[in-house]
Amino acid sequence: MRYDTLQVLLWRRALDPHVGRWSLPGGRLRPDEDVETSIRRQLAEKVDIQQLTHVEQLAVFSDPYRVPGPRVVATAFLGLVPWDVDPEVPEDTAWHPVDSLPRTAFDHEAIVLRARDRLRAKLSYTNLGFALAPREFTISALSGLYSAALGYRVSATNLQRVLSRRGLLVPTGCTAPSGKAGGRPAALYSFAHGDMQVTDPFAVFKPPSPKPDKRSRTRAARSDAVT
Amino acid sequence: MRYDTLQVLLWRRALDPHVGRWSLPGGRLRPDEDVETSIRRQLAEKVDIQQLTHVEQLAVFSDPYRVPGPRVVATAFLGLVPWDVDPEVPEDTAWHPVDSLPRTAFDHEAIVLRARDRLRAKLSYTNLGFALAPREFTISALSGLYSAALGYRVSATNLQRVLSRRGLLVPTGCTAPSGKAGGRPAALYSFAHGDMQVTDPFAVFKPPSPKPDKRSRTRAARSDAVT
DNA sequence: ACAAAAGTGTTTATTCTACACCCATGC
DNA sequence: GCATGGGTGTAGAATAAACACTTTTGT
Repeated sequence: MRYDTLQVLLWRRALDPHVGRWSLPGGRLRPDEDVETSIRRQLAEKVDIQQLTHVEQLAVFSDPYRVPGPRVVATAFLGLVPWDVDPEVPEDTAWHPVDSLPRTAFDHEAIVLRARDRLRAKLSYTNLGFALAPREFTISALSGLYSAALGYRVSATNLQRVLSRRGLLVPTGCTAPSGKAGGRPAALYSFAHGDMQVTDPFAVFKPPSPKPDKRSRTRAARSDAVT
Repeated sequence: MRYDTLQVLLWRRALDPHVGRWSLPGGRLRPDEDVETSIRRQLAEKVDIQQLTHVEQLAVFSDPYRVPGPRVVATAFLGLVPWDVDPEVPEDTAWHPVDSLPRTAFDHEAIVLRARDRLRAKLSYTNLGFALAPREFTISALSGLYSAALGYRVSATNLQRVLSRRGLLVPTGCTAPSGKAGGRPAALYSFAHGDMQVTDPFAVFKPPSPKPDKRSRTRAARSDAVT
């Protein structure tokens, strides 16, 4: 994901089924690793990405005819890197805007779109923004980031308030230099946590609030739930 | 799921790895079916459940040592039946409360707990209650159902209002007879839809609301997203 | 008439949006 | 000083929790 639009890293297939089309990085599961270990290994090997800030299971794609030949069951993942990192990627890979994908191999377009939708949903009720943001950022940069990811404008004013109220933003005390056109220098913030947490656990039917010990259970509940 | 507590259908293993322990129904994926077709077939074959009102992927469990011997990758599902159906189940299967499971085989307890948490979360921001409720029901019965599923009391008064405001409840016009102790007869309701829909799409950062055509995208977005 | 259960009205609290206004900087 | 962007104050809307009150039944 980079700049002003959600992007996905694809690589151009050199082998015969669907030569030349773009496909998601991945590969076979080894007998001694679980699926998450596997996808992290695949990414580290095939494309140079160590900066993964978030990885989560998306869904299993298992249509018998999703690839030519014997059926292959795929476990799809959503993996995120901060928008400001531009990892060295091999020759045959490139970032593509998820809203205008090139010709993809197999069912990979459907997978990408599922991942996009999952990301957009989670941005609204988790702190998942941390995975896309640099370590330090201005509110307006963050607003641009959310706007790009969600596909519609998110007001910096309200973003600040909502994320602050939820205790997700920590002011660093520093400020960014103002641009050449002037303007007040922007304060720099970081996200308070580096792992995903659910910030809006229950839309309705909240468990009885007085008890403070219930809160942890609540949090755990949706966090698992919405995997 | 039955009566006043969430229940899960387990069957007692007759074969050697973990003989006598309780395990989730399931089995091998055939080469000509996808995972959802497979789980529906397994359930139809092994235990007599045709009344599944909702089925969704939960997660892949793939730890190399989750079962003895060669590694088996499992795709876990959440499947729901209305609380008022009591399907004919074979001798070696039984319903167990999810909050006090018997000794389970392999990692099946973890799977059940994940499913429970997913269900609880989705009850709060989707219409998933339809999958647990009978075709017609009173508000207080529904309240009992939500209370049992969520594990804490849900007020019938507010449940009525929230679900009505969201357009999920349809009054049937009929009323249920009042109990022997008297009391006003309760009105009967049904759920408006028989498929899962997200009713509280975005917690924050709502897309610009005026445009009516955006709503469908919004809805689709989270519905996919939170699968 | 009275108890019991269902349903409605009303108040309050919380949370987000919208928009006006103030602040700090470069030119 | 003034344009430019950043930040805050405040009012309004929406939603839901809590609780009192009314309605409809059986005995």
